Amino acid sequence: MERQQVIAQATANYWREGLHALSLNELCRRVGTSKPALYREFGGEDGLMLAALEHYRGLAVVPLLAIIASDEPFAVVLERAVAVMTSDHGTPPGCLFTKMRLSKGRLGPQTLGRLEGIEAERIAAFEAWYRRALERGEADASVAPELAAAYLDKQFTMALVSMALGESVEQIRAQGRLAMRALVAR
Amino acid sequence: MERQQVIAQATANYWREGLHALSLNELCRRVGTSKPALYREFGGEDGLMLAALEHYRGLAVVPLLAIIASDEPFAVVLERAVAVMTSDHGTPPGCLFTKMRLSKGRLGPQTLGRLEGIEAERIAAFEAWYRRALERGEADASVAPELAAAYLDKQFTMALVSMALGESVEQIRAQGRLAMRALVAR
DNA sequence: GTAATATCGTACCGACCGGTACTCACGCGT
DNA sequence: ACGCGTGAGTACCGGTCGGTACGATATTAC
Repeated sequence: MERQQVIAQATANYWREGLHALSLNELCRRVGTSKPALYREFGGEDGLMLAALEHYRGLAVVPLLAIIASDEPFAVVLERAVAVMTSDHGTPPGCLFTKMRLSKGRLGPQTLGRLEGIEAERIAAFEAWYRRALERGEADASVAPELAAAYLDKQFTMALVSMALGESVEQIRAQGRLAMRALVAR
Repeated sequence: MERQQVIAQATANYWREGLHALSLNELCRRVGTSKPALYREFGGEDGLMLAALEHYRGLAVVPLLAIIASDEPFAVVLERAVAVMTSDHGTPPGCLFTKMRLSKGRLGPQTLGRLEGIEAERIAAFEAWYRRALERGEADASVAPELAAAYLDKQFTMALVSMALGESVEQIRAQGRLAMRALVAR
């Protein structure tokens, strides 16, 4: 079993079942590797979760950041971001990153550190996006970019949590549109 | 150890630490009761969580519903609800109800059933509140009451999750106000 | 006083946890 | 053919889990 395959399998399992619903033993069983092999390769549960998080970042976080980086109008990109997050990509519903954020207390130090790095990266991207929208007059100038960034982060997170809880896509999108009302220029 | 004390202690512990951070063994240790006693009284983990949820409902959910039921202007009540949820009551930050909702998959059948009952009760209260606001012209008529109710529920939930994650109260309130912009009449 | 009964927690059950010592099969240099 | 280093997994470690059998103790009935 190759390292990349193990990471991909582990990521998919964590994503689908949740981080703490899966013991290391059970994960080894599913991935088809042995526990000592996993320890040699990743150094333990923390290392494996770190690898899974990094893998997930490439799968889901980076694409979102790419959408955010678009030069199209703010409202258009907003709508697209919501649509993409609530659409089915053949992956498990919800978001591994979000699951991790909601259980920070139980992550290993490496995973936690990387998680916070990715959070910062996300917030920074949201903030830059909002600043660009402000310059173009497409966003509400009475909302500070820092606040807008945190707000966007939170609303997207909520949408993904709702996806994981199995709510209706249309319901989630409608709520997303409501939440975004606060930010577009009027 | 009296039943009510055990319930109160269990509720506080679940609230503070999270439902699944605490094993039944550990909980017995902290509450100062024996495991067989707990089984005799509650029938197991599910029964105990059910009792804790019911207790919590009286502590936190019912008071929120009382605020919601006020006849004061929509925007005033809205602001008060956000303020109350983000203020310190000497209780642990966050919300046991919310914690349960985010880990429905790992609850026993009794707890799950009651949880969904309370969810429905909450949503119904939000919807009734919004309908009253609509009648008075204080809320945005372009938003269907069902949607508004689900949205309010979600935004309040998010605020409580943020509280549990230790974010700044001011930050959370500012974001709450942003979210509420979508609903007030303009 | 004593026997029957109700009550309560000790001490145990098998399963599984995260983590690792150690065996053993294999490939290579000689 | 053989000794040897290496890398991979079996099989174990102590501990904890959720759950309960059963013995010790308190209470009641007579």
